[in-house]
Formats: sequence, structure tokens, C-alpha cells
Amino acid sequence: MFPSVPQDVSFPRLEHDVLQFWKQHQIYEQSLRQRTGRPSFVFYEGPPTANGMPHPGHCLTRAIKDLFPRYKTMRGYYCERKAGWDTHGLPVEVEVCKDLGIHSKEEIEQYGVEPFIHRCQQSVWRYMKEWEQLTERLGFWIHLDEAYVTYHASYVESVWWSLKQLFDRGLLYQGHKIVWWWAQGGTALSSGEVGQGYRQVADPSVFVRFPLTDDTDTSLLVWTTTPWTLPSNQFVAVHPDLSYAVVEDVRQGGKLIVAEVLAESLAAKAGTQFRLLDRINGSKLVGRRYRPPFDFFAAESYDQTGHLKTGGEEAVAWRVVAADFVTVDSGTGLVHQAPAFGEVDYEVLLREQERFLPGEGPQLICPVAPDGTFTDPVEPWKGVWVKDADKSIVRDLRQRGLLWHQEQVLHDYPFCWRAEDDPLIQYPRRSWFIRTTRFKQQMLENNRHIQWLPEHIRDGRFGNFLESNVDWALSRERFWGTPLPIWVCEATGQMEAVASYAELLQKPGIDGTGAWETAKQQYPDLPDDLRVHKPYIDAITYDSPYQAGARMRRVPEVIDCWYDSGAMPFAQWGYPHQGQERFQQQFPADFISEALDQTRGWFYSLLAISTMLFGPGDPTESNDSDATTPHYPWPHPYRTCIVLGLMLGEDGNKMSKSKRNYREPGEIFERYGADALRWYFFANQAPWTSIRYREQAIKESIPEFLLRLWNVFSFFVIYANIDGFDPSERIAGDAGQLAPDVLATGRGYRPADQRSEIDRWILSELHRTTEAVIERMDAFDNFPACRHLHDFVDALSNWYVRRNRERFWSGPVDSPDKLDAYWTLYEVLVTTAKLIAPFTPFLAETLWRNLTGMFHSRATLSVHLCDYPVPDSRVTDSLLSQRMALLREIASLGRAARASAKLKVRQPLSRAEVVLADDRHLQWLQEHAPLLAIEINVKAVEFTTEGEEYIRYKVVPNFKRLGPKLGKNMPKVKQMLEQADGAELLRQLEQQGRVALNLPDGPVELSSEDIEVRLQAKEGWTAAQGEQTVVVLSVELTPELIQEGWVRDLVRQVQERRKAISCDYTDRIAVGLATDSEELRQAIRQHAEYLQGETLAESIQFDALADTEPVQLEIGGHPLTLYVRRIVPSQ
RNA sequence: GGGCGCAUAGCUCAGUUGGUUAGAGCGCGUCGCUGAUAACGACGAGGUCCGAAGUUCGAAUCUUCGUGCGCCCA
Repeated sequence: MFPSVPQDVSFPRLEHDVLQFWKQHQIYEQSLRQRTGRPSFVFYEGPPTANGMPHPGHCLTRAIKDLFPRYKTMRGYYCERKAGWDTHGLPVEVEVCKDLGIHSKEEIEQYGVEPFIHRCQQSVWRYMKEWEQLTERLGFWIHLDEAYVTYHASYVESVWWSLKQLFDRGLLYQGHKIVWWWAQGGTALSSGEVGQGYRQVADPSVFVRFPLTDDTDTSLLVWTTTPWTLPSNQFVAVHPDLSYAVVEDVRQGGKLIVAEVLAESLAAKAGTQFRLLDRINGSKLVGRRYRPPFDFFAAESYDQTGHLKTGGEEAVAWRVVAADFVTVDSGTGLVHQAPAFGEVDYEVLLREQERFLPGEGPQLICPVAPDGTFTDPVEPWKGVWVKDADKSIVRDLRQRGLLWHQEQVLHDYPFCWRAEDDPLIQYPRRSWFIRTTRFKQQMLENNRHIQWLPEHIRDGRFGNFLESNVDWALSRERFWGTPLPIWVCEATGQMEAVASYAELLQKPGIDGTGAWETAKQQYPDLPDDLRVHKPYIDAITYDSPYQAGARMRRVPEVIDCWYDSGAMPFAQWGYPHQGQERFQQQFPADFISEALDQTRGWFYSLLAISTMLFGPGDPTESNDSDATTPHYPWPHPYRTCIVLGLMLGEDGNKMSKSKRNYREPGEIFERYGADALRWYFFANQAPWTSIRYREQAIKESIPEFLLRLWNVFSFFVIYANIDGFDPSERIAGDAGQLAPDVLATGRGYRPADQRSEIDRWILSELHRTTEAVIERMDAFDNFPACRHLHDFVDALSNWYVRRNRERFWSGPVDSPDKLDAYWTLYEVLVTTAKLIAPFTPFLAETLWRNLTGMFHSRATLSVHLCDYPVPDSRVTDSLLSQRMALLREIASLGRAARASAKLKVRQPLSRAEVVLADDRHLQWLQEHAPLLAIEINVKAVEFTTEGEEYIRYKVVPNFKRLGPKLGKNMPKVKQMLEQADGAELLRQLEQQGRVALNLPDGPVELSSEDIEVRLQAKEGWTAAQGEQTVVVLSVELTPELIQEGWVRDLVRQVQERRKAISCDYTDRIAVGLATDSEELRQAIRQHAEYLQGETLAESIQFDALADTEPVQLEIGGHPLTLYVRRIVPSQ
């Protein structure tokens, strides 16, 4: 016996049983173990951060990450899945600060870096349990207990190794980074934080004259909204392709240079008029020198020059430079450049520095202290908060006659999100960079070899991002992160990088390791991993190799946590300090997947680090620098990347806990089940489509797919148990995965070619589906794969089972046909369980275990230990598929015709006529007329291709074929075919093999392949039309047909009654019918056998049954009282 | 401001190299089925495929411009 299938199936409950089973038998571990030694399929887990609650979006990522490894494992690959956690970074610090009720770095230092770090380390695991539960409950098979963790010492040291590589190769350097700076708090803000703080404010908008050095009567007119940056001016930028006007200011006097297109509006703005004196191209202005508005720096170094790399000398500052970012949207077309206080301006400075010999170019001018006040060089405003100095600076300019015009401007400006009165300023900070720009071409080349899904990411979002690559700003002036492993000589400033803690301990004169030991004594529970973190690592110093007596001290910074995650291909194994073999085996990845927002995050950090470390190397480097590091062919570190769309909340907004626009994953699992959620993700849209979370859609995947398959399964089990069908009978020894050749040894099993056609059909569909699913899944295309599975289950349920029900409940238990039906359905279900296993692993397991239970230990324990099915071309029959599809279409048309005539299916009709466009499938259809007759309840179905009585032929050109041939004549041909008599055209075609048309350009001949015939039903017939078929129904009703319809109606009522009195499927009943209508009695007598057969009625009497509840009915307008009683078996 | 993407039925989404009747599910309406049954099936209504122009014999599909939205970056 198969375990009976519960009537009220609860998928969540089944899933819990399955989880239990997996755990108990270690199915995941077994699935891996049995693939040992097979080719590997490498998967990398992009580490999530367990610092926040998981939401349905995370479920999507984890579901996709599970699907392909499961699939590949079943296809015979060895696929290790190591979990990972991203644990460093600002978000963690922010969380801890929230708990402590503090904000700034100063406050953290007051609180103490040591306890702060301890809290960070603990905070990282805040939602760990939720994440682990979600992972397990979703059926995401991954080794959680062997997860890599970015704060672990082995991980950190691996990262150190890689940074040392870069440092030793000269790829790590110090420079300035212009950051958004909260001066009052003394900290930089992340872009996310800055984004939160924009607000509209009024700022001064000033137009200032910068007189040309060689023509002091002529000034560059420059615009700015930050007058406080004017003392730090270093250049004026113009667009080289823009036309500039030299004008005379009629009212104020003097000459100005402004962008020509802006001249008129500027004059109007200042209430003056300009007289155009000359036009000059932007490129001609480049190199012209001017006097800056303040002399704080120019007083001493105005005439300073430097040698250019290309030869010659040039003034280092206060001259016009060319820049593409200059626009005429606002301002004057001449842009004031203060590199210290603008990221774009800073890039101009870098570009200028590049032109000079090392050390001879312009230096950064920054007369502002980190607290936002002016420093010494700007004597008049020394100690003044820069924004407060604006007014007085403008006044000063006016007094000196440099201010041309002043007004106010409303614009968006960022403020600190924690102190909303504090405006942020752009400010230069010392920072460490990685010279990624040297690897741009290699990164692009690497990128070209990656299979991106969707494809456009490669040359679109990701490719563009790589094209505009800038050096990676690596360092962070924070606390909780991987410490930058660079030690500086306090005397000479020379530096070296360290690749491991052990290496550090080898250094001469090492000191400071005691800080950690003290802490460990004080807090014995402290994880040893913290030893490599701040503040303990900062305490370690050693003798400088550069100068006797000097000490080496670590730089204070930690690194960007994106570098951590990008280092995971090797750092997850602790490479190269350990795990060298594991790394070799597991590099590069065959498959990774994360959401779109990782383009510039993990996808980039992985690619950049890997390209720098394992690529061919920078051509400018000497080749022997890192001979020990292996190199790999492109692409690495990942071959295929599915970029998932973002998931929005139910209301179309970003998912947010406070808006409650989604349901917590845990609740979804308990309401609908993990399979329902998974199927919703896999089968409803391509994974890269951005979707809106919709609970209803998750719910729908149950009846759509899961329940539909379940019902087929349930049907099978009910009848197999009634008939005692036992597949394990006669199958000796190890039945393994119940492959076709094993099933073939079963009792009563006949090869497919001996079974009925519909059995062959569903097996053919099964194998065609298998083929299609494999084809799509090998291309990482789950959505179409699911559609094939969905369509197959639909065909199985709504055609195969529907058309075969009778075979299961009638006839002797051992009839070959019945056994064929069982074997067919059994094989289909067992195979389907394997097919769906990667998608809906729980349902698949439940089916498998039930269907194979009677083999006990002789069958494979779990469906997930099976091989994925392979299609057998001997079983597929595409002609049969095509024909069955046509048959189904005709049945559908028959129902449509009935519906339009308002004739319910229960009423038998005498005849249906099916008109076909051609005779290709005529004979086959004729052979299947009985099946169709049952389906649409008619006595006879006839097929014909000569249906002019009912239909019109419409001949349309085959556009795809004729288009290229006919070109412009296409519409004419279409029109001629439309107007011609279709039947006549077909006769011509039949007799002469072609149709000749006389076009204005000359005659054209069309063969039968050049045209398509469509059928249209003529008016006046109860008919329905498809493209190539019309079904016409005979609507005449004879008394016999009507009576038969009554009995069918009665059968249904009796069945209803059986259900009402809780009859089992096999229970026999006694039926009593009381009616005054002789006509009705006559009809029932006529079809008594049919009635008894359908309802398992042992007896029928035209009278009341004693002790039986009567039911009042009306059949064909005649009142009737029905009695149904269950007959208790005598034994 | 820049880059990328999206826009198709009331809703959520498909739509294969351009081919002439644009599909599915849900919802809605009508009907049916009843030995899978607190399921299920059929049929129907519902679309200027965001707008405009262009290429083409032919455009939801290709090109350009515009509009709206999303993401990333400024």
C-alpha cells in the first residue's frame, strides 16, 4: 500500500516533515558525498549581513542560489556550498551607536574603542538566528556551520595577504579623497547618509571678476554659491568647444569674458547691457592667467612654475584649464575651481598634477581645518566657521571692486542627518587608494568573458561602470573593519605591509601584543578573532628596518568592507596561509547571483580584486614581483552571474519594516509553504525582472501548480491502493532510482510501444518536457523551464488523467490495459518528482517517499539523491504531440460551440462535424473520434475537409515566406487572395499545384507552402472556429437524447448524494426513486445499466427506501424523490 | 546632470531572429463538471502594446525624440 494521501493537504506541515527527514538522514551531506570525485560546479555565496532582519527579497536571492546548485548536483556535479557572513562596516557601527545613544567618532572614543569593538562583534549576530532559520526553512542547502566570516582572523589575514601583494606591487598609495564632511562631528558621511540629508536652502550666489594678468581691464566672470571657497581658488575651468564672448559692460564699465549664449541673460540679471567686442573659443582661453580674488597663496607663489612631462615650463596655478563638465545650464560658463572643496575640482587638480614632472605640479590648497574653520593663511577669517565667513568675504570682494553681481539662490544642499542644522562641506581627507585604473582594460576583458543574465548588464550597467573606473578609495577612518596592514616608520615615514599575524610576531623588537592578552584575561569569552582588530592591532609596534632606534607603527585606518567581500574566493579558505588546495579546486565560480544593487558592490569587488591578483598583471610592473601567485585564464572569479531584479513592497515602495508592506518570511512559510514561495519566484517572471511583492501571487502558486500535481498524485494513490497496485512486486534487488529499465521488470509492465496511444502520448510529453527543462536550466533560464513543467502538469491533470479516469476504476484488477495505466502514471509521477526536485524540493520529496516507500531500503532514500532524468528520444513522438494538441483544440472548440448554443455537456447530441483545412491529420483524427465523442458528449464525430456547406475558406499569404520574395507587392497579393473565392483557389492549388495571380508588375505563382488556409464558419450554424478547424454541432434533440440527458443528470445527483452520506469510493449503494412521471421511469429503465455502473448501485427500485432520507429533485422538469442508502457488506 | 533599465488587459506578468487573430494567471461574467471533490473545467468580456516621428511590403518587437517610473552614480 502507498501511504494514504491526506484529503486536506497542508503543504507547510508536509514541509516540516521533510525538513525533519533531511536532517535525520543528512540528505544534503549525502548528496554531496555521492558526487565526490565528479566534475565540480563552483558556487560562491555572496555574504549577507546578519545585522538586519531578512525580508522576502532575501528569500528570492536565496531561492535562486539554491535552485542551480541543486539542479547541477542532480546532473552529476559536485557542488560545495559554503555559507558566509559579511560582518564589518559602518552599518554595524551605526547600529551599536544607536544602542549606546551616541553619534560621533569622538563619542565612540570617549566610550572606548575596545568595548565598542566588542559590541560590534556581538551586534553582527543580532539576527543570525532569523537568517539561519530562513535559510533552512526555505530549503536553501548550504553549510551554515562552516560559514566564512569576514571578521575571523583567518579571513582578515587572507585579506592582509592580498593587500600586501598590492602594496608590494606599488598598487596601494595614499592620496586625498574629497568626502562629504560633517565638520562639527569630525566625520565623513557615507553617500547613503548624505542622500538622506538634502534640504532646500538659500545660499549666496555671487559673480566675481577674475582680472586677466596680461589685460587687467578684462576679467573672467566666475560664478559660485560658496564664496568661502574663493580663497582656495586654483583654476578657472572652461569648456574647450564653447564659444565665449568678450563684452563691454555698458553700465559698470570694464570688459568681461562669459559664455556667449549666456551673455544676454547675465546682462539682464545685473540690470546692465553688454556690447559684444569679440568672440573667442574656449580652447583659446586655456592657459590664460588671471589674478585670483585673494592673495593668501598667490602673494608668494603666483609666479611659481614647474617642468612639464612633455617639456617646457608652465605656471602651476591660477590659469584657465579645459574641462568637459563645464555647462551653460547655470553660471557664466567659467567655473571656479577649489580642488579641496569639490570632488570634480579635485580631479582637475589631479589631472594638472599629472602633466608636470613629479613634485613640480600644483599642490592642494586647503586653508580649512577639519573643524570647518579657516586656518592661518586666511588671516582675516582665521578660526571662523567657513559658512559664517561667506557674508564678510562677499563684502570684502565688493569693497575691492571684484564683485560684479550678487543674489540669492535656492537649491538642495546636504545637511547632517544627525544634526540637522549642520551643513556638510566637501573636504579633503588623506586616504588610501588601490590603483584599479591600471587594470581597466583587463577588467573590461575579464568582463567580456562573463555570462551575464540579463545580458545587457555586461556592456550596460557593469561595462559602463568599468569604463569610468577610478582608483578604489580603500581606507575608512572608522573602527570596526579589517585593519589596513601597513606599518609606518615613525622617523622616515617609510612603510611596509604585513601579510599575517604570524609575520608580525616575527618582526624584530615586537611590542604591544600584551594589550590583547590583558583584554583576554579580563574578558575570557572574547573571541580570539578580535586579536587582529582595533584597538589591539594598533598597539603592536616593532623596530624600523629603515632607521635604527625608530619604531614601526600601524596606520590608523580600516578598509572598505566591500574589499572584504570581494576577497572571499580566497579568503573564505584562509588562502594562502592555509586552504591552498581548496582554493585551487574552488576557483573560479561557475555561478553567482545577487540583486542588481551589487553591480558596483560585490560584483565589482570580486572582479577587481581577482583581476589584480590573478590576472596577467599590470604591464608596467616587473614580472617577478609575485611569482608565487597563480594566474588564471578569463573569466574569473565568476563565469555566470544572474543579476536579480529588486523586489518592491506590496504598495510599490521600497520594502520597509515600518511601512509593513510585506509579510515576514516566517509567516509566509507557515501560511503557504516554502515551495509556494519558491515556485512564485521561479515560475512567474524572469529573475532579473523587478517585481512587486504580492502575497496573492504566492498563494496562487498552490492551485496553479503544487495542488494540481498533488491531485494527480492523490488520484493515483487512491486507485492504486484500491486495486492493490504494487510497483515493488517482482522487482528484485536494488531498485535504485526507479529508472525505466528497473520499472520494466515490474509485474505487468509492458514497453511503451505496446501501450495505448494516450499512454505513449503522456510519456512522450514527459520526455519532451525533460529535454526542454534541461535545455533551459543549462542556460540558467529557470523561468521558461518552469513554464514547461507547468504546462506538463496541466496536460497530465487536464487531459491524461481526465481522459483516463475510467481505466483506473473499471475493469479487472489485472487487465493489461489497467496495469499499463498504472505503470504509465507511476512512471510519470516518479519522474516528475525528480524533475521538480530542484524547484520545489519539499513537494518532490513527499511524492518520492510516498511513491517509493514500498521498496523500503531498496530504492534511493531521497529524490535529492537521484540523477536528474534524461530524455529518451525513442519515447518522444512530436507528431503525436502535434496531433493530440489538435485533438484538444477540437474538443475545446466543441465545448465552445456547445456554450454558444447553450447546450450543457450533460445533454448528449447526435453529431458533431469537424471541418479541417487539410487532410494531414484526417485519418488519425478519425481513429480518435470516439474519444472526442465522449469528451464533448456526442454520439458521432465526423471529419471532413469538404465543408463548404458550413464554412468559408479564407486564404492568406504566408508572410514570412513571401515577404522577402514579393516585397512591395505583399499588400496587393494579400488583397487579391482576400477577394478571391477561397474554395476556387484551393481547387486550383489541388489541380495545378500552384495558384497564379496577375499583379500589375507581372504574374506571380504561389505554391501551397506560400499560403495558409483559414476557415470561417458560415452564419447560421452552431459552430466554433479555430485557425485551421471549425467544429459544427447538430443541435437537433430527439426524445432518446433528451432522456439520456435526464439519466446523466440523475447520475450526477446520485453521486452528490453518495458524497453527502460519506460513501467510500468502493461502497455499493441501493437507490430508490419515486416519481409520478412514467416518461422519466421509462428513461431510467432504458439506461439502468449505465446508472448502476456509474454509481455502484446494486439495486434500483421505483419506490421509497425504508429508513432513508429522501431528497427532492427535479429531472427534466419532472419532480422526483431520491433515496440513496449505503449497503453494508455482509461479511 | 550622467549611465542603465522598465512602460503590454482592472491587477501581476509573458511575448522566442520584425510576419498580419498579442498571450497566461488572478479578478470579473456566463456556463459546466462531480468516483481527484472545501477541488476542477470551459467559454466570454476586457488591449490606440506610454506618446510622436522614422525604417520596412509588414513594427508590441528596430531607430530617434519625448513623457512617466525604478536603480546606480553625481
